[in-house]
This record gives sequence, structure tokens and C-alpha cells, in this order.
Amino acid sequence: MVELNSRRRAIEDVASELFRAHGYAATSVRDIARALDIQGPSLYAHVASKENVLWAIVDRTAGRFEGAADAAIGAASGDVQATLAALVRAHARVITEDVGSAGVFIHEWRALTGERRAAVLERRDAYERRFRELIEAGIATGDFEMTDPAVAAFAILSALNGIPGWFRPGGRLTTDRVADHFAELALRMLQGDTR
Amino acid sequence: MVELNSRRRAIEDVASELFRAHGYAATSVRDIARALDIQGPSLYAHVASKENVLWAIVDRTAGRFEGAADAAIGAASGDVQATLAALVRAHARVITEDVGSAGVFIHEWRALTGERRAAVLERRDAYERRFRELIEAGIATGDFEMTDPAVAAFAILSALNGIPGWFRPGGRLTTDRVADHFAELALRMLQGDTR
DNA sequence: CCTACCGATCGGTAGG
DNA sequence: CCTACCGATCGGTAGG
Repeated sequence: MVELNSRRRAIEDVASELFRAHGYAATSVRDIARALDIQGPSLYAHVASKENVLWAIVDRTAGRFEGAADAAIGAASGDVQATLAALVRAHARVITEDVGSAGVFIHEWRALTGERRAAVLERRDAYERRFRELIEAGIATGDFEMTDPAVAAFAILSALNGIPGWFRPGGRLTTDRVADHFAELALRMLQGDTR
Repeated sequence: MVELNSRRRAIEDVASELFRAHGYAATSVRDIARALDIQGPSLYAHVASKENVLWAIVDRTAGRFEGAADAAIGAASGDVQATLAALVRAHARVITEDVGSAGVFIHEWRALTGERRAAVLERRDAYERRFRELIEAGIATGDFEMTDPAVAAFAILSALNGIPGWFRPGGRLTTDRVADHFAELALRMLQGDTR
């Protein structure tokens, strides 16, 4: 069981990186196998299909985003600004901690079909709603400057979701610094008055 | 000649939408042909290869971004804030005016190979540099609040590049309203002090 | 985890 | 712009 799970996890890790770099459709089962030094068909001893591998990555990563957001909201003290900052920091950290799977979740969920695709869309909408409703609440209390909450939420989330495109682990910026920067920028965006 | 060009343009428009919706690798030459009500091989009377179609879309769209940025900087009066607002508005409008080709430019350039891929990367870097250097200049003059210019530039551009993911032409927001919102949010982000 | 192999589909060509 | 067709590669199976 440990054997099986660790092998599956290795497959998902390798696939995450390939899917992120080249896209799901442009990555063949044999590409994944080659990165693991096994033959293409041998992969099917561990997984039932290529789409199942994508699903495993997307589902697990969706759970990481949701769990991090839950923890951030739970730990916050009811202060709208602090809650938003915690939410942004949590999202940034989920990405920087594993750029591969985060990139796949953000861009490759479209390759899923049927119920799985619909389920991801629903979870993504619910996740985005948390940001939007928090922004709406902040505007209502006067903590945030007036703005279109939907546009602001999309702007913040898109800015965060662009991180895999430029962040390099071990590079100039640490995981924490990136999270700090984005929390700061998001708060400025919602509070600043243009002089 | 007019015939040829208009036919090529129709191919690019149809391909833009398919590449944006499903990705370049997941879109077959026959998919493009079907959307034009012709047979797959007939497409090769107008284009030399599938990658050439992608290249035509990416190259033209890159030019539209660059041209819009040139015009925005040229029209601005030297005021750093106004210049950044104009740059952001221009970028937003290029996207909302043609979500298909913009989405392809933003996400599918990775499918290009060799020199074309390298050329796009170089142009993209030069384009990003304009944002970064303008932010650096604004910080130096005190017009913008202190921040990491690279992170701020990536945040603004990623926020803008997320527009194809949610903007629906003919929907609640017009092209101009979206441009206004993003210019406002970008300025707030760079000017606001967190209280 | 391997070799041998399957049907389907891919981008593209020949010849009209 | 069409039909007929090509070699290559795809995801996946059989049988060990």
C-alpha cells in the first residue's frame, strides 16, 4: 500500500511538471513514463488512464487551495483587511510551495471531461466567491474603497494565478516574501484612494 | 489577393477561438476545417502548416499589444501616473476587443518551436520591461509607493491577462468599463498606503 | 513492470 | 477545394 501510493505520487509529481510545462494534451503517456524510466504501458499498472492522473493532481490541488483558505479565514479575527491579507497569503503560498501542481490546477482543468470538469468549475466558482464576498463586505463596512467587487476579485486571483509564470523556487524571492508582496498589493488595491 | 487574405483571416479567427477554448495541441486541423465547413486537407490550400496558423495569430496579436503600448506612451504627457494608466487601459482594450487571439497569445505561444518561440519570449520580455521600468521611475520620483517593481509589474500584467478567463463580450461590462476598472486598480495598487 | 500489439487519430501530401 | 491516402503517434489492452 505504501509502495503503491508512493509510486502513484511519483507519477503525479512528474506528470504535474510535464503538464505544466507543455500542457496536458501535448504530454503523452510515454513522456510521463520516460521521466520515470519505465515503459509507457507499464504506467497502466498504477493508473487507469491519463485523465485519471490529471484528475488526481487537480483534485488534490483544489483541496489544498480550499484547505488553506479555510485555515486563513478561521485564524483571522473578523477584521476584513486581515482576513483578506490572510486569504491572499494562503493562496500565494499554495502556489509557491508547488508551482507544478498549482499551474496544472490553474490551466489544465479544462482538459477534464464530464462530471469532473463540472465539479472543478463549481469548486472554482465557490472559491472565487469567497474573495468576492469578502471584498463586498469590506466595501459595505467602509474598510475598502468603492470598486466593482467581481472585477477586483478576478484581478487579485488572476494576479496570484500568474505566479507560476515567473516564480522560480530558490530564486531571488522566497515563498514568504512573495506572499507578503501580494497581500500588500491586494490591500493597497482595495484601500488606496487615487490622489 | 483579397480572396486569399480574407480566407486566411477567417481561418485565423476560427482557429483563435478553438485554440483559446481547447488549447493548440487539443485542436486538430480537422476541427478548424469543420468550423469553416470544408474538409481537413483543404485547409492546406491556404496555410502551410498548423503551426503557421498559430504563429500568424501570435505574431499579429503581439504587434497589437506593442502598437497599443506605443500609442499609449506617445500620447501620455510625461506624467508617470497617467502613462501607467494609459498603458494598462491599452492592454485591457487589446484583450477585450478580441478575447480569442489575446487568449491564444497569452497562453498558447508555448506551443511554438525554435526561433519563433524564442522571438515571442524576447518580445514578451521587452513588453514587460516597459511596465517594470515605468514603475521603477514612478518609485524614484515618489509618484508611486515603494514596492518590488518586478512583482508589481507581474501582478498588474497577470491581472490583465486573466481577463479572457471571465470577460464576456456583450455582457455586464463594456470594453471601456473594464479598461477603466483596471487602470484604477493598478494606480491604487501603486499609490495606496496601507492604513 | 515488460513486450507485442490494437484501433483511432494526428498533421500533412498527391493528384486532380 | 475535394478524395484517397501516407507514416507517425496516440491512449490503452493482452498476456505474461
